[in-house]
Amino acid sequence: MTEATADIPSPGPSARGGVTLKDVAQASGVSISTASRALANNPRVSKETRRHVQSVARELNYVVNGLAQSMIGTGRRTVAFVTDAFLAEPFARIARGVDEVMCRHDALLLLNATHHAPERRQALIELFAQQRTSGVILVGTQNDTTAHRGDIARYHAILQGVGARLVLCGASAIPELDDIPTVAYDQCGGTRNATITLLNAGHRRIAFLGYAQRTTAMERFAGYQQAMRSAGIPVDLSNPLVITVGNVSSQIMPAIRRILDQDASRRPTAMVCITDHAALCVYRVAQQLGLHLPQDLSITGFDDLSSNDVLAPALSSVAVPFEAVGRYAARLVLGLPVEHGDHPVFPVRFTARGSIAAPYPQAD
Amino acid sequence: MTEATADIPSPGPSARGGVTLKDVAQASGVSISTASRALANNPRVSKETRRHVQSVARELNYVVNGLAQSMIGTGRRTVAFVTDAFLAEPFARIARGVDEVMCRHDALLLLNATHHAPERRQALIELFAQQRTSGVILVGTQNDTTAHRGDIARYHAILQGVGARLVLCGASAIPELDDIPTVAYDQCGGTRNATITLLNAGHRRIAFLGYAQRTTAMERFAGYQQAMRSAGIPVDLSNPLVITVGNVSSQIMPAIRRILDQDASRRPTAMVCITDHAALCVYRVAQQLGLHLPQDLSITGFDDLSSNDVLAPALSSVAVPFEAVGRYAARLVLGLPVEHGDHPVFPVRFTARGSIAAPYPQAD
DNA sequence: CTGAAAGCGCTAACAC
DNA sequence: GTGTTAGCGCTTTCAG
Repeated sequence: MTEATADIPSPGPSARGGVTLKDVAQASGVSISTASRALANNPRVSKETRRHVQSVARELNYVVNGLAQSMIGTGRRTVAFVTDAFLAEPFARIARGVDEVMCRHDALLLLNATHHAPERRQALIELFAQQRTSGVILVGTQNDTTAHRGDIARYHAILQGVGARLVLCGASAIPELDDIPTVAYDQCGGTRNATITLLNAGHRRIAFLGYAQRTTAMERFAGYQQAMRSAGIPVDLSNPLVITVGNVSSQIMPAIRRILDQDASRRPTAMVCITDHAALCVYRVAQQLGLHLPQDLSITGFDDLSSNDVLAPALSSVAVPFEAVGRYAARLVLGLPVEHGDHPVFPVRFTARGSIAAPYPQAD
Repeated sequence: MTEATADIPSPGPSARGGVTLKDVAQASGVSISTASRALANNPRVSKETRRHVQSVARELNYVVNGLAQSMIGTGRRTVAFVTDAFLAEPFARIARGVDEVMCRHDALLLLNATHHAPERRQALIELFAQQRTSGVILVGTQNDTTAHRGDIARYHAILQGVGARLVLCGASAIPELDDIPTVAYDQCGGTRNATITLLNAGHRRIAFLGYAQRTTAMERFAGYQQAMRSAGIPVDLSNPLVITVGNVSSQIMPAIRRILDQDASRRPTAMVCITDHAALCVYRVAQQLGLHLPQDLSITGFDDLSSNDVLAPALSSVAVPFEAVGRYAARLVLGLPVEHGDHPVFPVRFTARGSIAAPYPQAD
C-alpha cells in the first residue's frame, strides 16, 4: 500500500529522503510551484488541478518537509519546554497549559528534561537554539545564587542571538535580569493564608516543614513568617519549629518523627508543609505515632494535588492555577498579547478542609 | 555584549534570522566553505584560520542553523516520544531511559503528550513526520480494538513514508503488525507471582482490583487468573472477587469500600491491585473501615513507585525496569543493535514486603 | 590549504 | 492559471 508509487509511470521518489514535492509534481504532470500551490489550497490554482495533485500526493504518501519550510520562514513554530524532571503533577499541568496555547496557534511543543544535570541544561538550550526554536520555557526552582543568575543570562544571550525568547516559569522575576519574562505565582500569599487560617483556629505552636535554600522554599517560608509575626509570634530560621530539610521522603520522614515524637505540651499543634508531598509524609508519621488527625495535629499543604483525594482527613492546601501559568508563559514565548506584562504573579487559593481543627485544649 | 557585532568592520549579520555562516566568513575574511570547515574542526584547514574563524564566530554569537544541516542530512537526529499524559512515574522513568541513549548518541529527544485525545495523536505523528524525526516512540496502553490497530498501522505508514521508525513501548506485540517493534514487560508474570505469594501465605479469597478492557489490565488479570487456577481456584470475570473499574480514585474508592465493607467471612483476605495507585486507595479505605493491615488484609501493587516509601506497612509490589525498557526502545528507534530482537519482553520482579501476612484465622 | 558552485526541499515573487 | 527562477543556510564535491 505504501508502494503505491510503483503505479506511477513517472520516476518514483528518490530512495533516500522520501517523497518530495518534485515527485508529486512530476507524477501529477505539473510544475513544482503549481503542486505547492495546490497542496496549500491556494485559490489561484484551478479546482481540477488542485484535486488531482492532492490525490496524487496522498497516493504517494507525500509528507511535506517541515525543515525546508522552516528554512524559508514558512514553517511551524516550535517551542521548547525544559524542566528538571518530568515527574510531578505541577509540571504536567503547566505543560498542559502551554500545549493548549501552542495547539491553538499551530505551534509545536517540545519537552525535555535535564534530569537535574545543570551542564545538560545549557547543552539543551544550545541545541534548541540550533534548531531555531521560537522560544524556550524554563521551568524549575531557581536556587537564587549568582552563578545561577549567570547561567540564566547566558541562556538568554544564546537564544536572543537566534531571535528566540526565553521565559522563566514558576519563578519570580530576577531584578538584574528583568528583560527576561517570568511567570510566577504567589508562593508567599499561599502559605500566609494557610498560616492565618491555623492561627484563627486557635493554633500558636505552628511548625513550618521543608525550609531550604531555594527561592520557592524561601518565599513560602516568608508567608508563614509574616503571618506568625502579625500574630505576635516571631519565628526565625533558628526556631526549632522551622524544619529545614530537602524535599525527599528519606529526609522528611525522620525530621517529622523527631518533631512529632514529643510530649503534647511541646509538640506543635499544627504544621504548615511546603508541599503536599511533605504533608503526606506527616500523615504517615502521625498515623505511626498514633496521633489523631486533625484533633492532635492540623496540617496544611501546597499544590493541591489531585492525588490527595485519597487522604483522610482531607488535606487543606494551596491550589495553584498551573494551567493558567502555563498558558501565560506560552503567550509570552510566542509574543502574543498578554494582560499583565512580562512578570505576572498569579494568585493562589488556599482551601481549608478537614485537616484543620482547633488545637487540643491543654492545661497551660 | 550580544552587540559585539558592532565591533566588526564588515557588514553585520542580517537583521532577520540571526548570524549566518556567511556573516562569520565575511567577518573573518575567508570564504563560506573555509568557515564551515574551520568550525567543523576539519583538519584540512590551517590551525591559524581555524582559530581565527572560531573566535570570530564566538564573538558574533554564531549558532549554526540545525535546520539547514538537517536539510542536507548532516543534522542531529531527533526522536519523538509521544504519550497520553506526562503524569506518573513509569512514564518519567521510561523517558529517562530513552533520553540516556539519545544523549549518548547525540540525538535529541522531544516529548509530547496527546492529553488523551486520539485525534491529537495522529496530528502529532504527522507533525513529527513533517519535521523529519528519525523515529517516534509511542508509549501508552493499547485498548486492543481493531480501530486501535488500524490507527497504529496508519501511524506506521506515515512514518515509514519519511524513513522514520515507530516503536511501541510498554505494549505487547501486535500479531497483525509484527513489523512494528514493541518493547513490553511481563505484566502477566508480575501479577502471577504476586498472587502465588499470597496463595503460599495461605490466602484463598484473593480479590483482583482494577480489571478493565485495556491490554495492560487484561494481561495483569491473566497472571492472577493463572495463579488462582493452578491453586484450584478458578476465577473468571463474573466472580465478585474481580473488581472492574477505571483507574481513577473516584471510581476505585467506592468499589473498594463495597467489597471491604462486608463481614470478615465474606470479605477477601487479600487483594491483588492492578497498580500501586489502586493499592494506595485500598490502604485508605482499610484505614477508614478500621481494618488492620496486613492482619485483616494483605495487599499487592504493581509498578513499585518510589512514592510508596511513605506507606506503612510497606507495599509489596511488582518492580518494572522502566529505564531499561526506555533504553531498549531508544536503541530500536535509532536502529542500533539490540540483543533480544524487535519484541523483547522485560522480566519484572515482585517483592513481598510488610503488606503481606497470613490470613486471619477463621472458624471455617 | 582555500574558493566556487551545486544542491538539500520548499515557497514566493515574477513572468507569461 | 501555470511555469521559471531565486533563495533560505548549510556542507561537500570539485577545482585550483
